[in-house]
Amino acid sequence: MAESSGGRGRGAAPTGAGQPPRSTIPLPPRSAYEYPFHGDAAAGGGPSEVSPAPLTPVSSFFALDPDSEFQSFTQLLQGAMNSPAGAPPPQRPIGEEPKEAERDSGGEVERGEEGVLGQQNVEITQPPQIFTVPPGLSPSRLLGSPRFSSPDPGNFGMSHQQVLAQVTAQAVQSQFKMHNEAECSSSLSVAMATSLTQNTSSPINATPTQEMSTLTSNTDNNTFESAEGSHSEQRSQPTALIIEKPADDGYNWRKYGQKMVKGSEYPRSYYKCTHPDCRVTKKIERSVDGQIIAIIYRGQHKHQRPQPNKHAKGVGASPSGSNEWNENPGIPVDSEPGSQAYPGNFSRSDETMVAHSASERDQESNYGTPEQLSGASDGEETGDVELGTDEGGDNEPDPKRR
DNA sequence: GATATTTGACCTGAG
DNA sequence: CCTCAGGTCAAATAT
Repeated sequence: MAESSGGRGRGAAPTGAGQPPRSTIPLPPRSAYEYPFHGDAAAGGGPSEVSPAPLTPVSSFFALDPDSEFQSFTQLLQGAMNSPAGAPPPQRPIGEEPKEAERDSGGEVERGEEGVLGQQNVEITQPPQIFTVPPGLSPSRLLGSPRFSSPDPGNFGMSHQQVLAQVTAQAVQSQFKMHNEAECSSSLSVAMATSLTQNTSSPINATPTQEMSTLTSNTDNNTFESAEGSHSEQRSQPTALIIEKPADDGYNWRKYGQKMVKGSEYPRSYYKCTHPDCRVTKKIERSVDGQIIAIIYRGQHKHQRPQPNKHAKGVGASPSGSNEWNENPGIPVDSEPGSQAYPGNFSRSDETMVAHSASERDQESNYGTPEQLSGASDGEETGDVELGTDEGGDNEPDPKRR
């Protein structure tokens, strides 16, 4: 009861008592693979939901373009690619299987689109920063990535996702500007990077757009590879796998819940800032692979980020490893939380930041621009921001969306 | 032993 | 008013 949310009279929670020891989740690495293909959710959730919903948004997104009539994802990409930042058609290193491609397009990418679209509604701020790769980004990973090495990250290992990301980014940026100028009051900032975890990437390139895409792309590849490798074909990347940590943005988060969301195929994890006074929460959707599909922040940290120092200050020390954030100039901390942030509209949480596809580190980026985001507000309701935003294009069929 | 994660149940809100 | 889904809590478990 003391809890903010309502006290749940959950005295009766002996549920666990009778439960046998649950091991972790039933999702072996391979499930990641299969999952997308088969379309059945890992959680046994709804297979049916998977397909249509996600795709729609994408289509919608493209629909913005006159040429949107592309039939295949590739076409879409190509069409989009016309843009300056465009990249050549992707070749999935891993993806020899067509399914892979489908999955990419069907799953994360789409989600990314959502995010993008969402941004339209929401206020977006300085995409560049968002996409910037945090100093903390594990360089080792970046360097380690074969793709990274390639001079042309953009083209070389680009995957659909990457392409999409680029396209999306461009579109978003355009919309951004428009929106920003038009509405500076909004508050949600969205970081979209369509992609996956570990970004590895490479900001090397310079354009924000590219950064983003690159980021995603590399990541994506890596991730997939690892996942796949671990199980079937094994590429040779013993390394790593996806992050298990919730997104390190420099703050300490504690997971307090996980649920399968109807609209999405991926489970959503709920995290709370461990800081005593901080009520910031964030929701992370991750694919089976562990890739982060979306991150939604709620609230603003009123405290400083815990020092990454291993000393861990009080709450701070991020157990998980937040080193990256230290330097981040865009510290959300206290970033004028509310002052300008809330026009007064929103009643719920302070602001929500949505990061699509970003890997954990990506989030950082997005997180890093909280201030910009701080506008929050209106996003209507924070949570819905993501979904609601889609409407920009067309709204997806989120079947279950009410 | 402490802390973090997992997971089912419960509560709230929206349609 | 009912139902569904999202969000949160807290016990159990794992590290």
